[in-house]
Amino acid sequence: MAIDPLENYPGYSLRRASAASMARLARRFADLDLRPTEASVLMVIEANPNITQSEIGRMLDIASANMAPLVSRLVERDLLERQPVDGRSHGLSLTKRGIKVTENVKNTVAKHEEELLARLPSAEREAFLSILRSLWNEN
Amino acid sequence: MAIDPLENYPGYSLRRASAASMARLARRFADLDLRPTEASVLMVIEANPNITQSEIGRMLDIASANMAPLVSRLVERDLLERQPVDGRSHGLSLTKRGIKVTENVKNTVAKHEEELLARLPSAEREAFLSILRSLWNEN
DNA sequence: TATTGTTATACTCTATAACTATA
DNA sequence: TATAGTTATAGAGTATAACAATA
Repeated sequence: MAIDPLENYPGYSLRRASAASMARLARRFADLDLRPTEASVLMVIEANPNITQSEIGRMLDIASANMAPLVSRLVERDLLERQPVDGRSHGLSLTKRGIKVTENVKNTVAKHEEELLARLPSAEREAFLSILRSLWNEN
Repeated sequence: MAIDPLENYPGYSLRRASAASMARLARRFADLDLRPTEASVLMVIEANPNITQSEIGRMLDIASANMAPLVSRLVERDLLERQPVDGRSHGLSLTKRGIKVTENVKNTVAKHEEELLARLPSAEREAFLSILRSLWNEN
């Protein structure tokens, strides 16, 4: 058998674990015709009614140039609506359809995360999570 | 401040941690004019001279359709060469230039992984790594 | 001047389908 | 029949540059 020179690198393991997890999540969201990024935006808006595009972008680390078409698609699908807050910003909130869809999104995410948590030995769960979070914010 | 409804989800933390790590690695590889995926292929070939494209693909989880142009670019850049092993497969090995570049790749990866390891509390390091590895292989 | 939002564009990685040639 | 490799194509996420309107 061939040698995998990468399997002991934490960075590589991180990438593969993330890719595997995201692939499973994308499969789950396919039923809702949503991509993981769109689903995450819906959840943020539900938790923060009237939040603006740029605030969401900062929170989720999505560039404003990429937020524009993403939000437009969700508005076109009648999941979101825009309300002007000042001359240049719009507050985003869920439509009735958006509220229903976001309920499904949350259930889907909950199932996904449960499955993931079940794979973490309970003794190391908290340590694992806090390490992951500490790996976000470094440049 | 706005509420981030995702920050306590392990799957989301995994994604953000991986994205942050990959962004830093890509920045490091830019000097070598290589992308992370190309660099990983070079390392696999160095560890397994004469390995075939399909074996690399299975190891790194890269579809054969995507291996083709990736390997072709590396051959064109005189980093790899192909030697026929049978009528349909080619064994891949590093050229002289490829050997030199791969030395740089390994140094770059080593720096990157050191930086990452430094962020892991040494007591939890092993547990963290084994959890990540266990998250690869599930469907 | 800085910020919000937008358009256009390109790159990286991934995914699928269809095909040739070989085992 | 199954496998190796290729081509074409599309989707998803990300990145930069340039711009208009507003604060």
